[in-house]
Amino acid sequence: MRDGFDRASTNRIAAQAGVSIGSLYQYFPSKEALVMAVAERHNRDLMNIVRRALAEVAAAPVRTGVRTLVAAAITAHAHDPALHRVLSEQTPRTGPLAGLEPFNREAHALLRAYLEDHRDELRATDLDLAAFVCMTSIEALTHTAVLYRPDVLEGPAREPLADEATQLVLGYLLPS
Amino acid sequence: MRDGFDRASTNRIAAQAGVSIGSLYQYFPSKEALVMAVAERHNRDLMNIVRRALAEVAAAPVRTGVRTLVAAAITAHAHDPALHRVLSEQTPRTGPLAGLEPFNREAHALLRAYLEDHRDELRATDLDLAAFVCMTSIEALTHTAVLYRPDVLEGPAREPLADEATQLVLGYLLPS
Amino acid sequence: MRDGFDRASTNRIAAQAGVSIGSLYQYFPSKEALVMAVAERHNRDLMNIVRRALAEVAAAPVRTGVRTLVAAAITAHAHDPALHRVLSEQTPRTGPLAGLEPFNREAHALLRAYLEDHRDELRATDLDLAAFVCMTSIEALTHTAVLYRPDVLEGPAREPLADEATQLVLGYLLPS
Amino acid sequence: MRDGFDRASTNRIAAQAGVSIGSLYQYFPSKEALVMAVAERHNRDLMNIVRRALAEVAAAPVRTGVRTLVAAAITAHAHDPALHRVLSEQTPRTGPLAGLEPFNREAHALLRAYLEDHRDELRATDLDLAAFVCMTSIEALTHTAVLYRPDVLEGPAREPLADEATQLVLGYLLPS
DNA sequence: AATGAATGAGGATTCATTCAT
DNA sequence: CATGAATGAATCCTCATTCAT
Repeated sequence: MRDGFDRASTNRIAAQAGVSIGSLYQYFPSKEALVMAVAERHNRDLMNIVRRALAEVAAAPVRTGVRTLVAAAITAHAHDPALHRVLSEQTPRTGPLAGLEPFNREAHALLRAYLEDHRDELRATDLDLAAFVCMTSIEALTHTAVLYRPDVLEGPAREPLADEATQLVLGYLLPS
Repeated sequence: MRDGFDRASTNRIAAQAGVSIGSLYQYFPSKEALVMAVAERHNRDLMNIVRRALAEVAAAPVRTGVRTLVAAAITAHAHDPALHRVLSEQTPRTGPLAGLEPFNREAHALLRAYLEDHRDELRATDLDLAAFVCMTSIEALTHTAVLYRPDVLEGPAREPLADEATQLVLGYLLPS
Repeated sequence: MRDGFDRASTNRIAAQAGVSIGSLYQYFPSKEALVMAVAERHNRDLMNIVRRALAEVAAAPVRTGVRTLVAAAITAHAHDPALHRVLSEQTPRTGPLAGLEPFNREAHALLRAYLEDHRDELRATDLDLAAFVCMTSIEALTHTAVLYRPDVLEGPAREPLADEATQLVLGYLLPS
Repeated sequence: MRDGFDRASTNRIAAQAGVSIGSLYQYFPSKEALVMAVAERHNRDLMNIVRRALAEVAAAPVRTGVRTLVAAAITAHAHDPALHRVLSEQTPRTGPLAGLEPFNREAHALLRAYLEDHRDELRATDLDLAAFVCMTSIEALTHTAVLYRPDVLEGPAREPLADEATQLVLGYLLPS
């Protein structure tokens, strides 16, 4: 129970950030607000990566586009993994901080839009469900890799994971 | 920060369990040990479900076996979802409590063994990686469903999720 | 701003009382509740003195009874003057702690009842108002004496104050 | 504990006053000094009312003069009752702020002087004590009325209080 | 063995005060 | 002079843990 954000008392956070608690509370009305702000900033960063990738891929066929999206997901998770770990492990998903899942909601909506634009290439019919499955799978694979196999996210070892994830999603989306 | 296990003070836990904190500390040397024990018990339950499913499926071909395994995963996650949620959200994965991932390790090993037994039906060659991909995907889909769409886990609505997960894994494992 | 109860931090109170703050919070849910409890106890003590005096005097004529009541008021204020001082100076009369004035309300009611029982001895007609005037005057004289002239409350010096207060009230209540 | 001046942080006071705390501290060396200044200003206002009334009444006999003095006391207490309330409730009478009672001291001195000038009309001999009794009683009656019965201080309802207070004091001062 | 009162370190938050701009 | 961001001591309160009964 004494790790991550729990281990992060406001006083410690302030000290680490090189400011006094007083100053911290000048900018954030409560610890919750502070955590929220950090998490939102992180999510904004991630969403930027995802959005850029989807824009870049918009006109590309699913067969090649997915590869790029998977790469973007890996890049996103590789961005400040320590923070990502702490946030994903310690941020309550119930209570006032649950407001963080909007991130996933937007990503889901964007992906579904992409799939709808490429509906004729796909096997699936329920694109909402399909987007959910793809999002969740890619997210889980890259996320788990970040947490337990940081090695696969840098250097050449990064390829196998990307390959498998792409394989997985394409096998699911495309008609056999 | 004030939810789940954080909100569960030892005194509250003891009261809820109908024993005195004194007694609690007679059995568990610390709060961490207590949480650990609860988590391990929960994981043992889950592993029993998974083990049984894999045993049942051992001789079945992948094409039909996966379906059963997915069903087992859903059943496992549907077992005490409240506890599952709390544990997955609040249990630190770093620090002394990280000892929980052995669970995943065993499940991973069992699945890999199954895949190896059915190697000739499969496309993939790196079965270790393949097991990781399958485990992670199924886990994520059922887990996310438990957390955010408890509805899809009961009643007929349960089928679509199982269908999609099966699709996903088979499309990945089998040669096209 | 740094005196009396303000100067009394919960930790200091606990230390002074020879218990740990933990223990304090086992009995009182908040600082407010603690202050409230102390104040109520004090008021109960005071009311006992007042009640006893009024009972004792019930059958006595106003001319002699008032003298006894004044003495009781002095006795009441002389009971733990330090606490009385702190409470009267620091207890907010607005907010949740305002609940303390019921004390005065009861004293007022008792006095009015006494006056009504002796209506024929009195000049005044509005006995409610008369009770208010007597209560307030006696209270103020003894209270102020406690705060600024603790000397007049002990020893022979105590008499002049009692004499004057009695004089004041009798001159007001009795027909000239 | 969170009311009145306690709830008035220096920053809040400064904001309300439309200046920066910096400026506040240019004029007042500490919060205490600031509160002191406000209280002194208020007391000066009150003393002006009292002084004027005593001057006006100097030549008048006690029998009619007291009535005017009581009216002045009521007027004084009715002047900014909100501020009066806060000051009387929150200003410590011990410690560095105790300097406020000089106000009462002056009023007491003035009243005693008046009584001495009219010594032959009076019953009492210890005029110092008599002044104390009158001051305290009138103050208490008007003060309590301000705090708990603001209604009696405006409109025709104001008369009963003034009548009773006058009665009380005259009955005490004059020979029966 | 069971109890639960007692402990006190630690955490979130406020606010009087300072000082660089 | 005026400003207001920065400071950090001090406050109220929680909770894991101990120990006398």
